[in-house]
Amino acid sequence: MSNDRFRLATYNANSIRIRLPQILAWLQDNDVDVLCVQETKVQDHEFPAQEIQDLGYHVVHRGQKSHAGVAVLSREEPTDVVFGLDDGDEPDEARLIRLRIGELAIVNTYVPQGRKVDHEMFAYKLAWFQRLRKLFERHYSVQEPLIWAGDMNVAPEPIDVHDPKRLAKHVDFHPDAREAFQQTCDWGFVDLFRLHHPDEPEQYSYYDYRVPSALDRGLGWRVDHILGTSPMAERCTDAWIDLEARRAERPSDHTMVVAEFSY
DNA sequence: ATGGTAGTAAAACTA
Repeated sequence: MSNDRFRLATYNANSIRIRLPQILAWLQDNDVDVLCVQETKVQDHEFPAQEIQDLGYHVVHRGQKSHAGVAVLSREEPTDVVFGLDDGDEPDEARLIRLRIGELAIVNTYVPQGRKVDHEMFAYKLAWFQRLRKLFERHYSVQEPLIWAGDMNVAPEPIDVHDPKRLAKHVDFHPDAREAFQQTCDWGFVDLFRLHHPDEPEQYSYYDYRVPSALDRGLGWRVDHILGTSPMAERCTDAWIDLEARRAERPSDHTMVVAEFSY
């Protein structure tokens, strides 16, 4: 972190193997120091690390067969790399990486989606946010530079979905999911995109593949977030959702979200 | 209210 400018991004790749070419191209075009990736969908021995390293990025990852999987790509070599929740319950290692880049602590999460509100995975999702808050309490301070980034599977506010009334029973916009996410944020996080775009509607990071022409019709969700403790919020000069990248060939259903900091 | 597509992985399962 020797530059004055530091860029961190988050991206749900929906298969790192399928999306690798455009991830590499995007990194070359966007001067990003750290990229947090979710839904890599590969086991560790199949992770395409070499191509990423050839581009000058270090990479740490933890995956499983078919589903979930997380990775962090960084120009500077990370330290203190830990996978998963560590409270004795299901560690969910393919959903959480935490590490340090110099003085900056980073936690990358792929929060459980929850399937349906009446499914046991929805209760698991709500509990996951509580467990995550405890992890922050245990390992970090609100006064230290800390970033929490990832696919949170929660659109926090009505402005973050295209149809708040119709979607209130969806697992990503249910009041209980929003409350659980908020409780974890309340530990000491600022939503860095909203910080810079307080009233801007229709800024979405996810468009359902199953909805025809969802992007053109504006039928999106803002569920991918970069949050920071106040030391990072103070350093954050801008944040944006890269909708241009969403127009790439074979796009993921999610889009890169970027935050920029001055040091 | 349901189903739509993409990806994994080789028939359903997840999102």
